[in-house]
Amino acid sequence: MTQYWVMKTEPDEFGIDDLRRVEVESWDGVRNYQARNMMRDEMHKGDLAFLYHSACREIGIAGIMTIAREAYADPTALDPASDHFDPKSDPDNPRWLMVDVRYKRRLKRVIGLAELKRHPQLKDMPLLRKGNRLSVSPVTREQWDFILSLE
DNA sequence: GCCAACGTTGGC
DNA sequence: GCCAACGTTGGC
Repeated sequence: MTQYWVMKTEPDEFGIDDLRRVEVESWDGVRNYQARNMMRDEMHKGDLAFLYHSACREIGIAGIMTIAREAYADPTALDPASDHFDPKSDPDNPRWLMVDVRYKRRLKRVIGLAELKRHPQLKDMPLLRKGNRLSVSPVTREQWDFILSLE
């Protein structure tokens, strides 16, 4: 059964247009245990995910991608030259994981955060909770379909 | 740039 | 195991 997700990214670093160009990208740099556990335990190949642009001019859901590979060790955690280096990660027992995502399509327009917040149908989305910091969070089938209906 | 909200760390 | 201090995220 397909599951649905939303994954945050800062488009100044890597956004929907970058993903379109490379087609497949490893989603490295997740350094939050809750997000890691969801990727490790619940995310499966073939799942669908919204790509959400944060910390930018046009905040909101910008596109759709598919999970192309299930969770595996994130090498940037072991690379001292990486911004995401974690000195406490053990090469023999990697603490941080990543998945691969594949570009599916851009939305016809970016569905903005303010607009998403206006709809009571979406009020339970973890993404929209005040102070939410999860870079990966689940979306229900109903929420997924509703958001697409706004497009 | 500000600041609220949250996760993590570490002393006890 | 508690909790204060700190660092980070992310909207505004």
